[in-house]
Amino acid sequence: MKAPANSFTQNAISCNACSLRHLCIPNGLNKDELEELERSIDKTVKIPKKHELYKANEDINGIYAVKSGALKTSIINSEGQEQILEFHLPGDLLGFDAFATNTHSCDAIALEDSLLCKLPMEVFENLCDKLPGLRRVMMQQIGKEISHSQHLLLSLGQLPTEERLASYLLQLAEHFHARGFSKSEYILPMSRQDLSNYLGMAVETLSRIISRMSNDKLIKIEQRKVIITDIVKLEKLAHASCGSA
Amino acid sequence: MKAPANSFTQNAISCNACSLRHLCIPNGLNKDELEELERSIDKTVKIPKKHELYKANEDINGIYAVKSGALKTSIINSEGQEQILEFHLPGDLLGFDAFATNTHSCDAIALEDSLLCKLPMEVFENLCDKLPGLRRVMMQQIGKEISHSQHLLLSLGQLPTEERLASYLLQLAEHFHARGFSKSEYILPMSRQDLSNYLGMAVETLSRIISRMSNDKLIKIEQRKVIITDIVKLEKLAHASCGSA
DNA sequence: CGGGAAATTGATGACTTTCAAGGTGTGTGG
DNA sequence: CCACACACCTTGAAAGTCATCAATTTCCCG
Repeated sequence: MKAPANSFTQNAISCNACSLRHLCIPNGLNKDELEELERSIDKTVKIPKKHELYKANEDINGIYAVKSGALKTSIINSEGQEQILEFHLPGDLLGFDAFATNTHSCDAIALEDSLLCKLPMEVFENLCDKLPGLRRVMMQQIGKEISHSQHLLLSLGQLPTEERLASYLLQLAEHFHARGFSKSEYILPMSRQDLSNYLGMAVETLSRIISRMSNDKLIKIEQRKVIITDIVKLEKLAHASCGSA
Repeated sequence: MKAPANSFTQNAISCNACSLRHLCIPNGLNKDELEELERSIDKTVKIPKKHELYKANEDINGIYAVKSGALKTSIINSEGQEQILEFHLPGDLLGFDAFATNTHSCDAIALEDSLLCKLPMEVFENLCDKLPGLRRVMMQQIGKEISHSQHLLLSLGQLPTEERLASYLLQLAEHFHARGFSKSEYILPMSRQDLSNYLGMAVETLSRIISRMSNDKLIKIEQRKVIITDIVKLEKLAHASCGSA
């Protein structure tokens, strides 16, 4: 059996050689700190599509960095209704929802076969005492997640569906651009179902908005491949809630 | 000019004598820690109605505990649209949104004349190094806020307006009950405008839902006074998204 | 007591969901 | 390699929810 072309079976490489180095924990660390970190990381965590990395109410096991693939974190209420909180793409960190309580507050599930690095909790705590850089990374990460929730709340609470999608498509474009990819073309990491859930609308509504944007030549879309063809109009759409001007 | 009857002009008392002691920072501290804390607290912060305690992008100044009154935290986008993130009532802590970055991520505004205790940032940081109890309080608080956002996201993203209100009214009832008040009767700390914003709906929609609940005898409401008259039905409403049973 | 803000109510229409059907793509087993 | 089954996505029609506009009414503050 030959290895598939994707990275699900790729071998572990050093943090230094990792293309996600500057997005990941190492970015906040100096050379010595990095060496110490590297000795403690498990680089072989594999989560197949639809499987869970952790569940709500589980004790925290460690924190994770996404190397390839994609995951979602979500909460589910007593009626079984799900709300996706965040999508986690390569270079993103994961697991900080348990940071304050040592217990996860949401589920983390792989959207596709995913490969992660794991920093076990005991190690993380020890290293935190020793490495100021790591504490800083941790703080930044918590800050990012808080800020992310706040923006999503504004989006769900105040924006009509079309604007919610427009602004999220732009956000994703920025995300990929910041990682060295095209700023106008990317592959959606999630299904329509998951995207519509995240944006608080029905799948059909999402599908219709996509079709309309496509007709209006703001974007081209084939399956999960998105091309932003008129970023100016898309931005206008993303911000246009009040009058004419 | 004689002093008004409300607590806006009340004098500072010791943490030990404070009726909110067990909800506040002291709850996580032992006797020595508490003494140390008490020496550092400014108990005289007054914020008049509609005035701000802090604004987004300001450096953090300290953390606060609400003694009387009520505040809201909210973010505002480039179009001037506001989303209220949380209401802060007596016994609640405030200011942790800046914890990770040292910069506030939202505005905090008084809904009525409010009285707060302030723990200045330098002191807080010093004390954190010395007092494990304080670190614990801080962590709990961050965990609470994360969890709060997550539940609000689920509410805004997945629930119809009526269920959003029903579950928030119950949440408030629990809140007050946990603080020694009636579990079925309380005063709403915010205007209809603010409540509707928080719940992601139009004021008129909120008003109609309130009227309907009132007609259906789930609640009685006069101005801001809420009496839950049929908690069973209200709970059913709060959770009823799927079928019959 | 008067003016203005806040809250309620009604009528209307836009937006969104739901239900249903059909199409497209993917993966598995023959 | 093809075919079939299934999941995913799109589209249409109809119904329902919710927002907006407008008009009162009520409450609150000076």
